[in-house]
Amino acid sequence: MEFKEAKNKFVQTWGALGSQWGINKTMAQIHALLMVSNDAISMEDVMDELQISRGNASMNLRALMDWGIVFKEYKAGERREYFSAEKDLDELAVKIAKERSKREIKPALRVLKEVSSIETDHTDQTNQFIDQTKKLYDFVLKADNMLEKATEFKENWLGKLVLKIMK
Amino acid sequence: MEFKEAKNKFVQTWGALGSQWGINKTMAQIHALLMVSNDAISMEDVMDELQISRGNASMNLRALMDWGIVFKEYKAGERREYFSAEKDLDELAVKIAKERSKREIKPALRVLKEVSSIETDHTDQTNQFIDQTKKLYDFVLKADNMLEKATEFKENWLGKLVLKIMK
DNA sequence: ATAATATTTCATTTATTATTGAAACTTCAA
DNA sequence: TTGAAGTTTCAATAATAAATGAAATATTAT
Repeated sequence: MEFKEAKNKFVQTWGALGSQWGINKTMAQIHALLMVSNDAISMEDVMDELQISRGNASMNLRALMDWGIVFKEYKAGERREYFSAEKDLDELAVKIAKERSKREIKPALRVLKEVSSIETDHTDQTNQFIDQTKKLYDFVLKADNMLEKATEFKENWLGKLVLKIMK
Repeated sequence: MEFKEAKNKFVQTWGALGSQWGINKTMAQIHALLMVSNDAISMEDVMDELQISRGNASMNLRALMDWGIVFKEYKAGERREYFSAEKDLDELAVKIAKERSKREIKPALRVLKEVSSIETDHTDQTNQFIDQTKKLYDFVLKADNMLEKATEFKENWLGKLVLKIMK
């Protein structure tokens, strides 16, 4: 397998993975493309490599920038805009986690809190409902906090120790 | 807000969350419904509560059982099948993590390994590609392992300590 | 065996989501 | 200020994914 084939395979795979995780396919593919590119590339390049329309490229590049994992770059003397990706994987993971937390988990938490706070009418089904949604609230909150804490955690000695033990 | 409204809100929210995470909406809704039900409910009940067709209910219940987070129950003297959900949230998280790992992460890892192993032709772009995909492989592998280790981790003293420190 | 009840399957339909492409907009140089 | 080069927007269309429903299959009681 040579470079071009490998690159294509990588872009396809990363795209498929993205679409399974709530990020759309093209967005993930563009990101993949940028991740393995030496230097910033233009919208034209993206359209060309992925065989997609101008509008599609524009919208998904914008979305990636909104997520904070792709950046615009300006080249001196060039009108055209270039794009590059966050390549530090820890940084990338943190940004994705934060964004998903904000967009999905936080709103869900609000609902969980709300529905678990209804007045009980002392029937079994209501009690069970309140109990289970409270547990869910606690669980999701904890999971969400862990994601947030992941950065600091990775930098302290205890974290390093634990990671080592966990292999 | 009374029970019925709260329950509906919960089911809708959980369903929306599911669909953002690669689990289809109905599947997540059925799971939500079962999670807050006192005891096992029949397919008929599910169809009725969620206003969905028999086929849809059947297929998604099957999918939930394949994931190992919903179980069939038989009631003495009844021909009809009843269903109940895994309610222990730690257990649920582990099962979901394992399933997603198997279905999505492991295949992606295989591809990452493959494409990062191409022969270099000593050009910058190829070197950069190999370097970045290798890093990705390591990173994804580590993340995948952490998920796998989560269970054992939660049960040992060090894990408990760390969790406590992390609040 | 037969009929009654329950479940599964899958071709078709419906709903959802992503993509296109052309017009509108922006920016800058001449 | 005009126009060339580049980007964004969004209504229309295409592609994808999910849901339906009826026929086929399975299960059990009589």
